[in-house]
Amino acid sequence: MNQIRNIKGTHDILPENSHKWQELESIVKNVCSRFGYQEIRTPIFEETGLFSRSVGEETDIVSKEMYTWEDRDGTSLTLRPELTASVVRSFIQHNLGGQSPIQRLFYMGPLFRRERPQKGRQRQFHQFGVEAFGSANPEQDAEIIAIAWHILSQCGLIENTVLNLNSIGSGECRNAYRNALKDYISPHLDQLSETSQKRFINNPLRILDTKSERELDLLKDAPKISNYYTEDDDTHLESLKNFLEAMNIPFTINHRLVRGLDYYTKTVFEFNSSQLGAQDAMLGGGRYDGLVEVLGGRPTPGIGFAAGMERFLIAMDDQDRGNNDPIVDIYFVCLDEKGLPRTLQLSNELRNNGFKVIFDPLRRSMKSQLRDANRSGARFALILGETEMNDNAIGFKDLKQGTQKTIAQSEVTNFFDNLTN
RNA sequence: GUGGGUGUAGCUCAGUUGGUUAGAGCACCUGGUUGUGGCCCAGGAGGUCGUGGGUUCAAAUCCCAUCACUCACCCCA
Repeated sequence: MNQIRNIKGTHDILPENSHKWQELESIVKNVCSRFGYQEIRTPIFEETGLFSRSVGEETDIVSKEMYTWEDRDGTSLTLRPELTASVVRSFIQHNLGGQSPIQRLFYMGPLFRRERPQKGRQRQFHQFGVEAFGSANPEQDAEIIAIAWHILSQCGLIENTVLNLNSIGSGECRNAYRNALKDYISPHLDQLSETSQKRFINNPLRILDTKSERELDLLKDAPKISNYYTEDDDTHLESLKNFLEAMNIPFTINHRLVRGLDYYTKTVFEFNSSQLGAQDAMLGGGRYDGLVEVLGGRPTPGIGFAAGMERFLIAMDDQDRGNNDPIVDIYFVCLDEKGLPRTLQLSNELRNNGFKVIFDPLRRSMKSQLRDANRSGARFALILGETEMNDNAIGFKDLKQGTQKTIAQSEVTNFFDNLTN
């Protein structure tokens, strides 16, 4: 019989790593709450149409990476490949915009894309992110980027990270620019790669994203998006730059930063890390002023970002943030079957007082239990054997100092309470 | 979907031009100590050598296929 293994591109998060996840999660929650953002949790699967309509039919995500199946009643369902769409759906469905003109939300959870796994890329992966609905002003963009900045800095990742910033303009600007770009490219179309030729039809801006030397060379003299900004686009970006400077958040303007989802407008940004290999985008986001409307809500501007938690953890891995929290405080050594009721009872008393207490459910020898106690990292051991039971006493051992004494069973919890004060 | 690299004990890895019963370190278990951990010493358990086929008197070793992992392309977090 074959061993059943985890599915390709998924990972078990084992105890030796789960504390790192918890730490990252708590940083995210902390920073978000300091900005007044509240958590939203949405289902892990949705109707397929939600993603094809918001992310874009022609994007890689929708066209070839989604886990999609037909439910028994015939509706097409999809494991969420990203979270903004779900959050927007929920925002509309529960009329959050009606409750207050600004909604500040954050989320974390698993996402699914059927790609070939590599470093920093999995089929089930985890993101955290934030979304702010209601403001079209650049100070909202600045706040979102500031949240990202704070989290990165709490994670100790600022030094190896750069913020790439761009505006892809709003509707009219992008139409004009798209046409100009197509006019520029079309005489050279046959020199482009197959994918770029496809993009020429579907999403010409994405061609700017190319890494091919030859195509980059070809694009050297291509029209620049910045020349097509409306006045509004222009002042929006300039204000944002000012705000970032005011907060001492360094950035690089990168007019080739386009991003692969269709719903973005104006501001787009990406934090890239030098610690990650090929998949170096730790966090990416942008403004999506048209998305709520596309999904059937009242026109509402929005902006947000999503960050890859696995990528954060890879980048954080080479820093030594000691996990000082002991797993166990007290190891309860019970030497006699008759002592088990007392063991369970006293252990619970200690737990009620906040101590982490374990005992040996294998009824092993004292030697084994103490060895296990040592390994567990417990600072103290309590020893209950026949002699102790006869005296209503218990052995107390300081495993670090190697000292031992006998105390009354009735005094155990008091004894430990005094010890920690 | 395409290409490269790697598969030997729970983990990290040795393994000679193909040659007897496949090894080490760490981890684990037992004992040295009738009820005392760590350090030390002695012993023990643990392997379809990824899988299937082929070549050969003989395969962990050579050949083919396949699977898994991994890195990269692509794309993205």
